[in-house]
Amino acid sequence: MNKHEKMHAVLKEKFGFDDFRPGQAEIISALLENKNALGMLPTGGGKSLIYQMMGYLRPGTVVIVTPLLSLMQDQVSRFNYMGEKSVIALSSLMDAQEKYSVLHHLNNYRFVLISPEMLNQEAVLKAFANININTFVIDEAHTILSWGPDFRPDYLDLPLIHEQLGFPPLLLLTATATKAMQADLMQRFNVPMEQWYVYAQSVDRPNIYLHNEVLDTNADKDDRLTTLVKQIPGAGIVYVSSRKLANTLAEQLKQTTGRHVAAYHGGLDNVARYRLQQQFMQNDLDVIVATSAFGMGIDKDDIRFIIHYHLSQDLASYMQEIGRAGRDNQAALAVLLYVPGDERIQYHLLDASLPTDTMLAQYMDKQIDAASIGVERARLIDYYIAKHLGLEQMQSLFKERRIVRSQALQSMVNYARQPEDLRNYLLQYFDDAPTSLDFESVGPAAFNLNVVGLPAQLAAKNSLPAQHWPDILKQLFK
DNA sequence: CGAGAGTACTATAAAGTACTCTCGGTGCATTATT
Repeated sequence: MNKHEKMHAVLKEKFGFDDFRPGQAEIISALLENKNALGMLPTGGGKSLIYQMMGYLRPGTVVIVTPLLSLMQDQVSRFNYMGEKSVIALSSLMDAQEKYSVLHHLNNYRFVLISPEMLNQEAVLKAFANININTFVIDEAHTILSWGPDFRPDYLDLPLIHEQLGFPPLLLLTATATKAMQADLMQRFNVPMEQWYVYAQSVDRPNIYLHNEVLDTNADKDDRLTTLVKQIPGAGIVYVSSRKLANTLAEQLKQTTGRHVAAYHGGLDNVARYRLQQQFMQNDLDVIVATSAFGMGIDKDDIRFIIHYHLSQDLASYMQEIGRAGRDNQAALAVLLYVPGDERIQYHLLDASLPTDTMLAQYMDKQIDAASIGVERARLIDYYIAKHLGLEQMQSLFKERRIVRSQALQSMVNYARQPEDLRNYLLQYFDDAPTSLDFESVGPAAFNLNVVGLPAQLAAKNSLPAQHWPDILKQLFK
């Protein structure tokens, strides 16, 4: 049996599929040729099947680095559902004894899920260095760039960890990365460029209609939001940048629209978060008003609309967030509501997450303690101290980071001010091939109103040519 | 930076003004206490 016959046999036997989805076979094939791979596939594009397949195509343990404990749990459940028992999530939820036992029998597992923080512990890393690693997978690999420098620094150590594990075959997976981000990711790993295989699908999601609106005041924005949530049927997410506002808006929308609305943010305990996700999945909730905490791992394919009440921190995040809509390939809406000045909250958040020069100097001089500069900031500084960075190096590092993030935010603001041609703007930002394919040009059938589930009073206009869509939406938005 | 809540002031009293204060995202892991 040659390589491709074997791949198809495993696909059929373990997953029950006859054909691969775009990119899957190419990436698996490259990994089997001992290349390292970067796979950029849209959310729901079947990324996890790639590393699942690898577990059955060659010996050794597939190690999957995952950013969230909840994602690990989901994966374990999914593995168990398909009858795979040789899988474990190694996390802080495990007690010390159990952890010890797992680390001493790592070879027994076909799949191990782990966070970068856990993997970066000395004893843990040693245990992994002693086993045969089938593939070293980094899921949501863009987090190396977005979270590494100022939020979860252990992400920055993944290239070093990869080296300490003896350069096992590497697989980076993400749904959203510009060309520059892809290059940045690959260059961080100590691997010759010719050993990389890149499969990057377009970030374009033609079934998601993009619409931006600039409003004068917050009151106008509230009105708009209410109208939209009232009128667009189906499940949706409203993104905001503050927990408090998420609570307030959820309450308001519940009363003004009569729909089932709830708030979701990092301030909720795990039980509440889990419950909300389940209710949303089962359509017991229509709309979630959320901060950026909501999204990763939300595996609901019929989300019809994403409304941004605030800006995302950059366009990559924005793409991630709107990309959660319309995974069933039915038409969906992404609406960005912008009041000039909205960016200030994002500027503040990025500013507040990084230590100032004085803070840095005083903390390193031990003139102030962790509590007075904030424990999060202190941990970040401690990380860089452990890497033997001096004061000035850190100051310039954070300065650079401020600049990079400000520029990324500025692109988000520029986008928010665009009245039209949004798709091409985004695609150009991602260095994607510009396309004429748009909501308007896909043809009416794809966006049949009944399929979209838009309001009944518009259903009569079902037969309108699709070019009239913007007008219809304008009316809807009045 | 600025929105929104809270407070003080004015002085027929009430409601308006001006001021101060507080708060604003994403999560891993771990430790020492009630």
